[in-house]
Amino acid sequence: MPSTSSAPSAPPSAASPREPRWLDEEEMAAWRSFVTASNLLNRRLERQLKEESGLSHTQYEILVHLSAAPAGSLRMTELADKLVTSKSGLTYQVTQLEKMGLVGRRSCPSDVRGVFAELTEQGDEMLREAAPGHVALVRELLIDVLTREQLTVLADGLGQVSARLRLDDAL
Amino acid sequence: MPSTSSAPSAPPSAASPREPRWLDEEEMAAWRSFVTASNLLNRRLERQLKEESGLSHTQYEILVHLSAAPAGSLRMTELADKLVTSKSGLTYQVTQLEKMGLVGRRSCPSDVRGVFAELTEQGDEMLREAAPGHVALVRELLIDVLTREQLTVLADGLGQVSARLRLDDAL
DNA sequence: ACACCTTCGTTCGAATTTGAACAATAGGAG
DNA sequence: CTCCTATTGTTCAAATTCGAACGAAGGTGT
Repeated sequence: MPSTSSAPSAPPSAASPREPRWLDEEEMAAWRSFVTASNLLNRRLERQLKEESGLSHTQYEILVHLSAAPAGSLRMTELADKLVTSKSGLTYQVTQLEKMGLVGRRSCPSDVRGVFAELTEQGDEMLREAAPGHVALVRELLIDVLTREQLTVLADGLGQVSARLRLDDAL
Repeated sequence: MPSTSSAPSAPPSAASPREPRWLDEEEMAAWRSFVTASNLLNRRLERQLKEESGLSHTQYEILVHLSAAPAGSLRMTELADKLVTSKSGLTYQVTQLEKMGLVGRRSCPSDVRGVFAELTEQGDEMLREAAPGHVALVRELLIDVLTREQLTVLADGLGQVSARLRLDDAL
């Protein structure tokens, strides 16, 4: 019964390409709680955003990233990178947000192929309206559950993990 | 430009229901790296599992949970809980796995409504085949990137977070 | 036995996501 | 300038996801 867990029947022989180093109890606990927390958290945030603002978490994040960007606008590809989604997925969502009037498309002056997604006035308003509830929930479910020390470690550790993943992806 | 981040124009007034406590730089970093790491990680694992075993991450997790369960079988609802998915989502995936011959359905003796999903011999084999590569990647991308201390804190912290989320959900 | 409320798993339609294929361009080497 | 390759954003079909609605049982209190 292999899983991501420790070896239930790990042979005493040395590590081979076929028999990797399994996860010990603590490593397993870390991985499991990471996956679980992530899923549960997403579920909750999704529900709340949909209820209170009619936005999906993905859509909310698009608004956030645009809002944080220089002219409230970003190239599609760049935005897709920040969101960690597929380009096609972003195309779809930006179209949705465009229909809602929260985001607009503008062509790039220096590159005919390029497209800027930009936050509209309405989009900015929507974000301001949705943010308080969202932040409060993130705080309640994650931030405030942890001590400052745990938070620091988490930020550092997962920061490294993200950085590493970004690098690999760049290949 | 509110996001999940610190208040860009937070009024000096005391906290009001309309103006929540925004996230300070570190809290924001923690939250962002959590989301990013989660997305990137999922993406990677998804790709690898699909390539090496033809399984989605969800399907793999189903096999894992079944394998870890007492008779290699679990009630649908219980399994859905562990996976943190919707019941309908699970129904769909179990059907897929059934078509692949990796999982079977068995009705529950003590409850006519109940359905057990159980790992088949083939499913067990598939899991044994897929696990090494999966574990190796989880190790490479997450576990081995962190120090033992970071891992401990992460396991503890996210464990608490998960527990809290489980409780709320139970309401 | 009877109503009443909960739980179980599935079905349904709608929304979303993804990768591959594409057309149009950019950018660099020669 | 001219090939050649990489990039950009979109389109497409297929797969997956979810919530709501269901039919069918369980369980409880009276």
